[in-house]
Amino acid sequence: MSGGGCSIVWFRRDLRVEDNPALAAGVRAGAVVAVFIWAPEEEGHYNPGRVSRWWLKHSLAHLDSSLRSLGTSLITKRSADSVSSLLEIVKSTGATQLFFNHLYDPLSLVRDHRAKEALSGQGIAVRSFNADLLYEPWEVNDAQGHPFRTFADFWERCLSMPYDPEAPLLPPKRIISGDASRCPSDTLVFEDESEKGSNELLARAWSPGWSNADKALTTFINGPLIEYSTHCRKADSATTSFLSPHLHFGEVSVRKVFHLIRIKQVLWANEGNEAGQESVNLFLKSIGLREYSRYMSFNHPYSHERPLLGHLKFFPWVINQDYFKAWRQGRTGYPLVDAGMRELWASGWLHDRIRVVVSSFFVKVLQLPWRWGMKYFWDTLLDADLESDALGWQYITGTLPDGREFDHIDNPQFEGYKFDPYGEYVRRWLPELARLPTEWIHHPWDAPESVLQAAGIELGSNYPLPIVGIDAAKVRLQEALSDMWQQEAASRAAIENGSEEGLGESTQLTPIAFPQDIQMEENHEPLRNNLATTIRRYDDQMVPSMTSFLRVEGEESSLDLRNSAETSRAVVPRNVNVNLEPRRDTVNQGVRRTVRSNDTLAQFDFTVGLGYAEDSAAESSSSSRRERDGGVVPVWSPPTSSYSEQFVGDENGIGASSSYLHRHSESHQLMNWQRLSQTG
DNA sequence: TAGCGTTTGCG
DNA sequence: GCAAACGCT
Repeated sequence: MSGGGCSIVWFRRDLRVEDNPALAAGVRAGAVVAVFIWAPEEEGHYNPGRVSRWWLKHSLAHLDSSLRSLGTSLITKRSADSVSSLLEIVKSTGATQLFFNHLYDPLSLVRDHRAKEALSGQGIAVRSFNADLLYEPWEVNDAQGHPFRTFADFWERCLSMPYDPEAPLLPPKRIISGDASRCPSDTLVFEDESEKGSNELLARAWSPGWSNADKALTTFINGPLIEYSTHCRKADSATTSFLSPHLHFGEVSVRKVFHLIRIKQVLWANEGNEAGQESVNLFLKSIGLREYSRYMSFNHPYSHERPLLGHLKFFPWVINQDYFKAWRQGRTGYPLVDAGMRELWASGWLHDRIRVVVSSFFVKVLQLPWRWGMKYFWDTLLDADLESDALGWQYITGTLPDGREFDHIDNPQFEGYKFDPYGEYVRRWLPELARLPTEWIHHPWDAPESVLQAAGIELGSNYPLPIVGIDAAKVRLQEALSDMWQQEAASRAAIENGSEEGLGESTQLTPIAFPQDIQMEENHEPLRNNLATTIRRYDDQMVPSMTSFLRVEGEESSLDLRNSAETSRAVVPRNVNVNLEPRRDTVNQGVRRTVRSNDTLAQFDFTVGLGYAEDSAAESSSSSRRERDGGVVPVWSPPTSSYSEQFVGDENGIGASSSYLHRHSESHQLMNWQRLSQTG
């Protein structure tokens, strides 16, 4: 290639110097300018919440100091549009190449494709790499070359691929710095004054940064890993790996995790260590779920906002702000649920099991729209991750082909005794119940008056009565589900009659808006008043703002935009209807939204991805190295006119779970994005 | 110890 | 709601 010019290494969610293929390629090619572009408006609703921004701030500082010790530094840019920033950086540095690592969420797929087009158009050589997955989504297919639909099949295939995931790369020994003298960094501001107090607490529990991630990995593998299978069923999170936020920001590579785990696996297999082997398999499964979440996101780019099984769009969600508020504040009257929500609120963390408990409760007992819950998780979790969270919520609502079914309600009382048999978890997060004996800790409403009195509890006053009874919830859920199937059948019949009304207005589906009027600050006041005396140590906790993006729009920003010349919202690809624009979002975000309410529809054209799959199959026998150097960015292309019809197919889902299929076999057809691109 | 009911866990 | 694992006779 060209001599002279340096290369740009564009860091995103790969904030590490070890096993970073894009960085390695840059170093191999000569001088490097390392950049990070902060463009939160580009991400619409899903721009990072307070705790995520806190993490990012520290992770970037850590990366910068690593790069400095290697001979260069991290150029940071505040931007409203990543692609134009890249073009400016190219201009000011005279770079001739761009390297970056793949991401698989829909926004990134579109943006990265745009970046590739724009820079290639300027004569820049653009190459991209796999740094986030064991295998690229398009590498893992069934015998017919189609993507898998169930996790079990997908993961089985991953574990028996004919070639291993790439071995991790060592960090570069030295980096020759490109000339960035005409490309000064912007100071990025990730927290405002009001957030600092809350953020200080995070630093006591967490250490962002790639070398800390590496330490956390080593500690986990040499310690808690062996007990992972026995302890992972307890709410007390002492034996989880705590790697998820590190993994989200790419501070540690899954391939490294995988290789180190494999070493233990072989060791324990040789020793005949049963518990160890079981733990390894279980932990690998959680890595597999992370892979699967990207796989699903790639194959079904709308899964973060649309159920994969189409019938769910007919579910009559309960729109009740008071329920939503009670759930967020941990005041539902179910101790395990409430303890979980308080932990999340205070610490940005929640054990996986408890995530399942609180989200099932949200969807099945309260019957609130799942995307509200997902958005709240997004804003409050330290390891908020669009693909994983979308997968989790889809699992809970029974819209994954092999997920849970919707119609079974888990009783938080029994789950309480399963995950927290001695009530320690509840007592830690709900001090008002601390003196209640274990016998009653997960169902205080059954406790005799004398017991409650002795424990200082007055139900309905200092701890709520159950917000909804489980039996009532079961009845209501059955009604809602039969309503859903009725609507679905009616819609299908209408379609078969050739009446276009089927999915349209006649089913009077009303979009469910995000509760944009909800101000978390305002809402947490009552709770604060209640708890100020009892839980003093959390009383400076702010609920991360659910509406920060709205305030970016309008009034004073909670994100600091002072350094941004362009405070206007990012220009997003116009045709991409992933509801990037807050305004559109708030009107148009319902699960029950009609298809036709989307005027323009996006098409992800995966022909390049598919073509690549062929390439890689051909290459895999001869050379697996070439695959890593792939250079493929999944291609997004504007909608074709015939497209919307096909889109209806995807609305209807990717095919039913086996049991749903049984009961409602006529109602589902297999339709996925690969197919669409082939037929379209 | 085969055969049965019961419990557990589920991506 | 079902399959595997468990434990009882």
